[in-house]
Amino acid sequence: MTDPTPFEPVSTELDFPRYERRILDFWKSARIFEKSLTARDSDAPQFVFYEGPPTANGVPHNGHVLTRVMKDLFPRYQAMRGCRVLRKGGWDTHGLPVEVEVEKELRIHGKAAIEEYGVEPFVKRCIESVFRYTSDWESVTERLGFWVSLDDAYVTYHRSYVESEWWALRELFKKGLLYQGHKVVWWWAQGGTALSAAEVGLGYKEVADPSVYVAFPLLDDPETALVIWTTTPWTLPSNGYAAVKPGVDYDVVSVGDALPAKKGKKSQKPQNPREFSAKKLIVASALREALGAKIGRELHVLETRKGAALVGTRYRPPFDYYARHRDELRVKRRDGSEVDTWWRVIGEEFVTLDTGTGIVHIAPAFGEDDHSAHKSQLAQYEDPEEVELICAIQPDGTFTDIAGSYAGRWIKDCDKDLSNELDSKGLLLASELYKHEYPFCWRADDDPLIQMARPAWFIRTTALKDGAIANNRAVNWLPEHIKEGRFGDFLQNNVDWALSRERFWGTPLNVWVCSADEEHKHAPASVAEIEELNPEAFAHFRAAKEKDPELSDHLIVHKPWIDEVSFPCPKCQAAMRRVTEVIDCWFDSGCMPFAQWGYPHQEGSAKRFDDAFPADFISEAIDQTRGWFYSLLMISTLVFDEELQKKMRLTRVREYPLPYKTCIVLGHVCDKEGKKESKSKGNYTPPDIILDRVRMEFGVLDEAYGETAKPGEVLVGREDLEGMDLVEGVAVAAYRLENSDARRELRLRIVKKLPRRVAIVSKEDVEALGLSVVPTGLDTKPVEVPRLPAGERIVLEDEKTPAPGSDAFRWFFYASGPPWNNTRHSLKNVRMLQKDFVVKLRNVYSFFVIYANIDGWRPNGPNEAQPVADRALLDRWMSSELAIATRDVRRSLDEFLVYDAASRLVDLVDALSNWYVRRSRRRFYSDGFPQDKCDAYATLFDCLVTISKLIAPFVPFFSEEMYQNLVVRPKLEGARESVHLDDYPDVDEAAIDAALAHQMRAAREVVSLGLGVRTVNKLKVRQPLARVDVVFNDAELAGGAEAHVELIKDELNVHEARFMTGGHDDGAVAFRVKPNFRALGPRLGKRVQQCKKALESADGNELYAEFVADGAILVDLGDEKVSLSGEEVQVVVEAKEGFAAATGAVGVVVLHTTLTDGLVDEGLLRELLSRIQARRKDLQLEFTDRVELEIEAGPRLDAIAQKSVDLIKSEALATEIHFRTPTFDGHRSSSVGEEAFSLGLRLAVRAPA
RNA sequence: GGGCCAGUAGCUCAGUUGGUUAGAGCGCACGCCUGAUAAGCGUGAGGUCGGCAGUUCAAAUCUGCCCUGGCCCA
Repeated sequence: MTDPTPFEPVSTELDFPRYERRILDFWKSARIFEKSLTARDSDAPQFVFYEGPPTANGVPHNGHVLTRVMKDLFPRYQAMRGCRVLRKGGWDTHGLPVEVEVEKELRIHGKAAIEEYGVEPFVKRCIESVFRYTSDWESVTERLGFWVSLDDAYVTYHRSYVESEWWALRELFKKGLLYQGHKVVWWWAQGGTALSAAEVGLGYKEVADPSVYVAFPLLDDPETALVIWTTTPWTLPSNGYAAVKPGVDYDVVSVGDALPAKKGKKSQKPQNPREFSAKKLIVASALREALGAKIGRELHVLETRKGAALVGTRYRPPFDYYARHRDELRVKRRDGSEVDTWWRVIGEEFVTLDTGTGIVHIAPAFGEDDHSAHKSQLAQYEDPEEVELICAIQPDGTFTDIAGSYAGRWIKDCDKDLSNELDSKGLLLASELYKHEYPFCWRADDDPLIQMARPAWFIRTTALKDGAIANNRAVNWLPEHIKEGRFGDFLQNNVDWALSRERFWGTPLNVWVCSADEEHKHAPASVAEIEELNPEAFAHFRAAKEKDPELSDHLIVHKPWIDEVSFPCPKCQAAMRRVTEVIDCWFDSGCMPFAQWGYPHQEGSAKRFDDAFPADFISEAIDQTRGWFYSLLMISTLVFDEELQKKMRLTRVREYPLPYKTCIVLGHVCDKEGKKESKSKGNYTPPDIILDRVRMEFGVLDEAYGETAKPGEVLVGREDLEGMDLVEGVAVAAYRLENSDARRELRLRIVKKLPRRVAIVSKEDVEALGLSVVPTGLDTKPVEVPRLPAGERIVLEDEKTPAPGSDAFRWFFYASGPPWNNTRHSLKNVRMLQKDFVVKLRNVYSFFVIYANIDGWRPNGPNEAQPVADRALLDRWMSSELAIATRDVRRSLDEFLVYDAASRLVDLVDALSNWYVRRSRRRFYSDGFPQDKCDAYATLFDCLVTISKLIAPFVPFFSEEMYQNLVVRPKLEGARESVHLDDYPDVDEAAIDAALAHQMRAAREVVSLGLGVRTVNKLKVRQPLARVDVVFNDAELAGGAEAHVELIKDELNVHEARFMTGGHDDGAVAFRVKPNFRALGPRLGKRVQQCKKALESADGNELYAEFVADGAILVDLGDEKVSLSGEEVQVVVEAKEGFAAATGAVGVVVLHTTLTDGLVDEGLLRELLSRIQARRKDLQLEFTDRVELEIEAGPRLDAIAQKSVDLIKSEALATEIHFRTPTFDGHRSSSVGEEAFSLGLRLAVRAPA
């Protein structure tokens, strides 16, 4: 037995989340994703996608949705195109953010506190923390339809992953690319730890620091001194150089008399009483006057020199703790020359003339510029390692023993004494308090951070800079400007990668150092390798495991256990100890191309890696430029050089680029004002609002700004209301999240100033729902709301409008603009785009299903269509549009241009809905199966089936719904179990008819212009007119239009349509000749404007006549006559004023508006039919119900109706028409124009259900 | 402070190598249609193309400076 209807009816309710859940169930139970992984033969081409691992220690937000949606699109597309596509998931699990999160939980902070708490339990907590939100991630991932294998996801803390990294590091170690140096970090001295940039950003506050102007006397001329300015006197004992800007002028000045005290400042201290040891000072010319004012002296210029001329000058440092010991220290440069190691002037471009003196005190151990200046000096030396850094400060923030009386004292406490000492030596020129922003520890906000050089391990990335740049050049960056812009720039300015971190939860650096000789180092690449050197190396971990069997096996390669691992030095047999550091977690993620397979240690990993390297495509947000995009590219460049590729027997020596061919750089998701979504501001739309239900949770208030809520009312801020896409006065359901049964209906009211995520609720409603008020009141931050006690939170939900769902969310990101632009995200915007595409498509789909079911039409049934070439023009046009769109969408997706592809699909659906279906509707209304109807069904059906496949990568849910109903249900030939196992549509080249597309566009414009004429002249479309004349600019179009004459007549409701070009002149049109600037500009230059004026002032019709006669136009430019060829001018027709006509790009459309009696009669009949149909609708009749009619009208209308009984019967599905005074229930009296009439209508025969 | 990106209609965005009436969709107004009907169609109003200078016969488009927002880095 066959189904009663060919297709499942399409629900009229738009509840996408509900339908999508059904599809999710289907995918799950039928294991469609798993099948998609094995659907292609093993010799099919592979499309390689790398998952950039997210850190799962927070709930996913809209930015993550964007990334996942983009990552899903191309694998789906490529799989349908016939590729094998692996989709291995991954998790990023290490790093400072994880440790910070755990520190917060434990309410501890700093290295010492962690050690006190115990590294072992701390690390265990880190593991826990990392997967706390995994289920949130998994459910969002699934809900979005992001297909990725989470079961065998790679995890960066896993042993095999870590061992892969060790292997890579060992390769670098062997190549001499791993070395020890110093890195300047923001250092929290009290806590003994470095802070991440994000943490530093949290702790800025304004403070007043001592700022001092200090003289550095020249060694060879102590009467003359350089003047420097600093706000950190405590760094002066560690001074190494003085830096000038080579290109700017410096003045040598003599110090004159004290300046007179400024007027109006009575309490001014006597002008600088200090004695200066120097009589002459050196200062940047631009800052000389400012310096004079600061030190209160007249300064007379003696000479002026370029900064470059000062370079090399030696000076006496302000404190001689080091100079005392190392006065004679000199160092050899690579160019053979010798130079003083310290206390000389160097040239640096970073020196600015904004503040200070234009001469910068450089303490290489403190400050990043300082350190890099030092490094560029080192780079010139034969043996840079020989030079020991000057640093008078210990990691705990106190002076070292070398600093005499300051030894052991907290640096900031010494600022004053240091200044005094300088003053007494005559070196302090001025001092004052200086207000500026300075970072403090965000947890202990009395502790200032200091910039300090710490010992660190580096990767010598600069050695392979050229390789990295070559790799980058070969990458297909989207948008392109990243290549030479942000990323290329970063690579050009590449500095060595500071790899190590003095932390606990990370991949341990696999360098072991010999206890007998520091020069002996060893970098084992695996646990097994270490055990070969010492079978008992991991005894400590094994014992711990025995004690606690729950202990994760992966922790064998982690702190603190790994720090116990020792083995004999391969060179001298003394015991080796591991260095204490862990490594930057960006190194983790950058190793994923090979580490995800455990390469090269794991069995089978060689083939897997070889197969899937490099990636065809990756995509992450723009902030990954210096993160993952960099670490992936740099590590591959460093590790996989040609030699290693050969050694590891990769099947072919890779060409550029490595390790990804295309990278889509995503913009950020912003709120509707274009501001970045942030948790603390609360200006984000939680993904659930789009995916699941339109609801938000609020902290409960009882009163604010003197506003209280009446019972049945709830007060919220404007932004929250807009966030739910609601307007004031609407009722929402209010309930508690954990007790959603107890509900109240509350009306929304806006309180403008109310912050986000708090709501004012009346006493009665608070009681009824068992709520209590948040004690923090208006200070409740959005980010705190979910953490409030259950009773202090209320959910407001718009139950009437279902959420847009997953397809809509996905579509929003594909269709709202190119993915590299920032998107303005909101529920409203998502709904807008949904309506524009999926809902429109669904309407067409629904239209088709309704009629196919009425007629019992089946795609594989008996009512066969003709070949496309023989079908009606409209069908051929639509088939052509479909083929063109298929071609364009494929092309765009092949080039990773999502937005282009999405825009193309929008156009296609628009063409199908707003033109094909609109024009074809009547063809489906006819009885039986005339050939034309069969053709129409087949055309529409083909379009829908093809579209269901075209849209599969974009909106996988709705695509599946259509496919299941249109393809699977009727058991169409070639049907697969799921659209996602089917092939992406091929381009039907034969169907493409470019000329037809062009003509149809013109025809549509003609119609549009004609309707415009009707509107302007207040001529209803219902009123037939005698004729339309279309004067085309282009003769070819005029010829082509004949094919569309019926369409144009019908749309414009005219009896006749005439198409003509140029020569025609019935008085309604005029000609205008315009210069073709593109052609004339280069030839005439300036005179093109004169030419324009000449053509404007001439009579267009005469010019045209001249053009027709001579094929050219002679223009008088005053001094000269110029002949313009057909190429150089453009002739257009325009409507003359006073005619019912409109001008457009195709030409002019003229309507003949004279109404004859016959035309008026026709109009009346159409009017009557319209009223009858309106009655049918009022009575909510089915499309196929038959009715009985009663009509009573004045003589004219009566005559018309009598004459058209058959027409009325067929149009209105009437079985009988009674011309009598209506008697049926609900009959109406009305009038059309001047014709009064009464109408009765009742159901005669109910259509079969 | 430096680098990169963006700024076009009320909103979301197009706008080809500079070429002369700056486009689309949504929203709005008016109207149409009524057998896709909590749909569909048409017309219209709305823009000193962020600002100021410059190059050019011609600038939304090229150059410089500035303003606003975003990101990265100091």
